[in-house]
Amino acid sequence: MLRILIADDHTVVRKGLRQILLEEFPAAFIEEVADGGEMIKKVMTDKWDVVISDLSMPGRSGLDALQQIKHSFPNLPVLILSIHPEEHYALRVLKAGASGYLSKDSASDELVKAVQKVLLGKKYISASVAEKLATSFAPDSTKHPHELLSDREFDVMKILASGKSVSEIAEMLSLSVTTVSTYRARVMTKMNLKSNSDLTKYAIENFLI
Amino acid sequence: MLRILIADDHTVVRKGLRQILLEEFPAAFIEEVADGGEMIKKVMTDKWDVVISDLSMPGRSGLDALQQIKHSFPNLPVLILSIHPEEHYALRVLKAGASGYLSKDSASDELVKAVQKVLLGKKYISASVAEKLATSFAPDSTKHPHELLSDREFDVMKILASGKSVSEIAEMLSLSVTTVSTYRARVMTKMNLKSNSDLTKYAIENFLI
DNA sequence: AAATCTTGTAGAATTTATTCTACTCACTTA
DNA sequence: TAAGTGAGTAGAATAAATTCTACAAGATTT
Repeated sequence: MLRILIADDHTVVRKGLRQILLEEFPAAFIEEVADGGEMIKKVMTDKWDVVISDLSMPGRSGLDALQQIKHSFPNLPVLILSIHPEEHYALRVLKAGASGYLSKDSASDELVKAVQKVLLGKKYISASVAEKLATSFAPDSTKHPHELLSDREFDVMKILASGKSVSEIAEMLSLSVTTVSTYRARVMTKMNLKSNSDLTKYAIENFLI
Repeated sequence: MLRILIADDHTVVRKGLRQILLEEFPAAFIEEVADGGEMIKKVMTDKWDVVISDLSMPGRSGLDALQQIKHSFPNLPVLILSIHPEEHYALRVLKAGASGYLSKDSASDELVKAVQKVLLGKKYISASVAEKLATSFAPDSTKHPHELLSDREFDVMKILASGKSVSEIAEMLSLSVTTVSTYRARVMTKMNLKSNSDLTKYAIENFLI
C-alpha cells in the first residue's frame, strides 16, 4: 500500500493535499503532521513511500528536517512545497537532497505528476527550476552573486540598495548618470535581479547593509 | 441548501477548504473560483449564503472584490482568509465590510465556527482581532505609519515594496501609470520615505512582505 | 446644510532612468 | 605576441517615472 506523509502547519493545506492525492491514489494511506519535529518522528518510527513537506514551518524548518531525513533515509523521496516562487529556493532545496520542489500555487496535476515521478526514484524538476539548475553550473556559481561584481559595481549596488537614486549616486561619485545606469544594469544581470527593491532585499538578507 | 463560494488562487487551499466545510456541512453546495474577477462574476450571477475569499489573489485583489460585492450585496457575508497574521490586515478588511478575518493557519474548527457565526448575520472576531479593534479606538492608534494609508495606497505600497515597477503595477491593477505614480507619491509623503527601497526595508521590518 | 478633506483616478509636461553602443586601458590566455 | 575579456566610462535615443494639476464622489467637520 502506498504510504504518504504530509507535513504542513496549515490545516487547510494539509486537507487540500490529502484530497488531491486521494483522488489520484484512492488506496493510499496518508498521514498528516504539522511541524518539522513531528515529521522527523514519524519518519523515524514508520515506513513511508514519499514525504511531502512545507518549507517553512514553525520550529524546525522544512529544510532542516529534510537534511536530517536524508541523513537517515537517503532513499526516501521528499517533495518540498513552498509559498515562495521557485527561483529563490529550488536550488538550495535540491542540494539538500529533496526530490523536487513545487510552489504552492501549482495545479493539482503538477503535484500528482511530481509524486508519480519521485515514487519511481526520479527527481521532479519543473521547467523554470531546470533552467536555474543549468545556469548553476557556471564556473563561479558557488560564490555569493555579489562576489561576481567589480568594485565599482559593488559600490553602486550597495548605495542603490540603501535607497539612493541613480542620479544621486552619479552626483556622489562624480559620474555620468548613464555610467551609473550601466553599472546598475550589469549588477542586475550578474545578480539576476530586477529592481532596486530586490537589491535591498538581497542586501538585507546578506547583511550587506 | 447551503451555498458556499470559495475564492483562492491556490488549488491546494481550495480543496482543503472544501474538505473542511464538507465535513461540517455535508449537504452544502460548494463552488470554487481562482481569482477576484471570477468571484465577482459568480456573486453577480448566482445566489450564495457565504463567500470565503483569499485576500491576495492575482489580478483584482480580494479587498477590491470585497468592496464591489458589498456594494451590490450588502448582506452577503464574506469571510476573508489570509496568510498574513491578523494584526496587519484585520481592521482594514473589517472596515471594508468583511464579516470576519481568518489567517490561513487557523484550525479547521475555527473556520467552521466562523462560517456558522456569519451565516447568522453576525461578525466573527477572533480574540486577537478584538484586541486590535479595541486599541484602534485609542487616540494614539497611529503608531505604524502604514496605517495612515488608504486601501489603494496600501496595495500599491506593498507591491512596490516587493520590487515591482510602477508600470508593472499599472498593468496589474489596470490603472494608468500616472495614477500609480500618484499613489506612490502619496504613500511616500504619508510614510515620510523617499525610495522604493526604503519601502522594501520598511515592509521587511514590519513583516508586511 | 455648507464647507472642507480624502480618495481614486488620470493627462500634459517634464525629469529621470535605461538601452544600446562604443571607446580605452589593463590583464589574461592561446 | 596577438587576440580576446572585463572594467570603467559616456553619448544619443528611447522608455519610464514623476510632478503638477484637476475633478468627482464620499466622508467628515463645523
